[in-house]
Amino acid sequence: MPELPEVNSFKLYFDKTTLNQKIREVEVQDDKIMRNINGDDFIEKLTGRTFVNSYRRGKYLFGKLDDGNDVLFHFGMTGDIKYYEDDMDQPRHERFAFHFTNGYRLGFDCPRKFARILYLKDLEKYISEIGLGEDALIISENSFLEKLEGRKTSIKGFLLNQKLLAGVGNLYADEICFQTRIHPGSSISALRQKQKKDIYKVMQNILSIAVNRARNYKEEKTEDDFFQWRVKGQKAPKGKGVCKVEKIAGRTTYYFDIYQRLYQSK
DNA sequence: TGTGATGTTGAATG
DNA sequence: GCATTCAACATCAC
Repeated sequence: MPELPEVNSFKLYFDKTTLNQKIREVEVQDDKIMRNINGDDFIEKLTGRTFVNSYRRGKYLFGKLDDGNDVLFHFGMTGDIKYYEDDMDQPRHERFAFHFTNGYRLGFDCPRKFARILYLKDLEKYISEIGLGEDALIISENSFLEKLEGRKTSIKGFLLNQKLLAGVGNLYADEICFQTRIHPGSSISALRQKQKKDIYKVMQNILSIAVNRARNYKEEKTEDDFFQWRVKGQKAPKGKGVCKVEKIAGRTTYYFDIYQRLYQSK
């Protein structure tokens, strides 16, 4: 489900509901999403602990425990968190839940189990091991341009690569290409410096608007102006082309032909 | 009923 | 070694 803005809203939600609350009990229904720890060990490590801080980088959310260890929450495609009290509010595909001493719980919901939970003794080491790029909202223009340097892949492929830039997913990548009027399949080496700067500016603008709305993804989908144009066959602004659907960089990609110009290197 | 979906990874390929 | 592509993961909705 979530890209950078949605994970950011998860962070706000996590901070509001979970920080500084003692975990009385941990319930694990399915530890399949736990990658470096099993359910029993997870229960043992987390029971009695308290999350004291959190850190988001791209689509990764880290919860800092009072014993210095971290828990990584990566939401995959369908991950979600819910704070609730009654059994009847339990999410349908809850995989684990923290029960706090105040009687409330934080449940981790994930139908498709693409989410990943890791228990980390050294957060910095983990980030460097997986080579996670700088957060797309924090990266400087210079650093962004540096990452583009010498790269031959498509602009969409670049935006989606979490090692180069963390946080942009399939939908926002399409939105950035749409707003810059650049065909997502354009090769980076064919873009002029001005266009590269434009991509940076538009990316930050889109992400900060989405973050400031501080909504969750479901609401955003119906109320947001973003992504509404992603409808196959729809006419482009000013009638300059039609919305096409194509696999680019391995993902289903929407774009307007003609309206979004394709830049190819010779 | 088959198909594809907001993400990542590891194997395969160039 | 590096860059890129693709299948696989599991479930649901259309």
